[in-house]
Amino acid sequence: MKIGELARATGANIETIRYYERIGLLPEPDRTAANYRSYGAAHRARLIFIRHSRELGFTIEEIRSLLDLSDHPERDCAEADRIATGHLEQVEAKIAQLTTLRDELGRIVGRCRGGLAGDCRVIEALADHALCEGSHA
Amino acid sequence: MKIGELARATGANIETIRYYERIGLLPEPDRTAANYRSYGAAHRARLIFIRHSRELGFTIEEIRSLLDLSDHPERDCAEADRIATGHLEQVEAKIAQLTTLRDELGRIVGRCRGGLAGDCRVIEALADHALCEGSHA
DNA sequence: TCTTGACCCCGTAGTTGCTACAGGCTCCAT
DNA sequence: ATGGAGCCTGTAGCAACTACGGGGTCAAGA
Repeated sequence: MKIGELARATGANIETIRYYERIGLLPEPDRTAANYRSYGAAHRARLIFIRHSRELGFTIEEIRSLLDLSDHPERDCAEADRIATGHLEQVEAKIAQLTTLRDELGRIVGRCRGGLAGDCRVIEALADHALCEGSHA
Repeated sequence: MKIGELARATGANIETIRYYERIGLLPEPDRTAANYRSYGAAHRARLIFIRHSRELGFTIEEIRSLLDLSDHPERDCAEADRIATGHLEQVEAKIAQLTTLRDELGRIVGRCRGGLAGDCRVIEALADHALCEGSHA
């Protein structure tokens, strides 16, 4: 299949596919006489693996390691579990951080009663460093 | 105060302070005879505003607007509220997205029982596109 | 007085993961 | 033969910094 078909088959966009090839994540495919890239089922599977991993938030380097394991089925899969677990922890940390952030934002937004910027509680809250250090009694 | 002191006073790092100046977020300070930047209380307050806003996840452009309002107390603060509310919605959307992601990751991580990569459920799950399309009965 | 080390200056390039050109080729249908 | 869709390459842009190289300045200690 040509690059456009592969893009449609996987949901990746064409520029992204070429990008993955450039950084060595997706192997260089054969070329047609007209120098068009020609992909097979293995490429499609690999790209699906990559896209799915990206959707789960794995970095390119993590995906590189995961693909490497996938290419060497005789290795120990502890590394895969370590990567996934570590990533899960990061996601959980990010959720916790965003939740705190949401609460603080909620407090700020709730304060605005309209009127002039000079009296705006939103702007005041942002200027007031104390607010982000726990003194919101 | 010199740039290093300002950095310590605000928690921003020196390169970041120069960056904010370069993009016009922080006004150019006076210079000493030796061409060192010399900051006053107004700079410190503005930088605290910026850092606090960044910690809350506002983009540079949003902060530019918020600072602009802060510089013009006679304007209507509806814009500040609009920015903050919009941002809050984005944070909530991000939390929801990450939560879904965490659940899917949790399912994947829980599957690994050690052993060879060839049998690894983590790698399998990433390769299996069906998993991310709702078929996790 | 000299030197050492901490601090400051500037400009540019690197980071992550793409995305968007510009300028040109190929292929297929009409 | 012509038009448009699709492909090619290489490079530049995005956000928000961060890091680096190569240099100037300043205060304290030997």
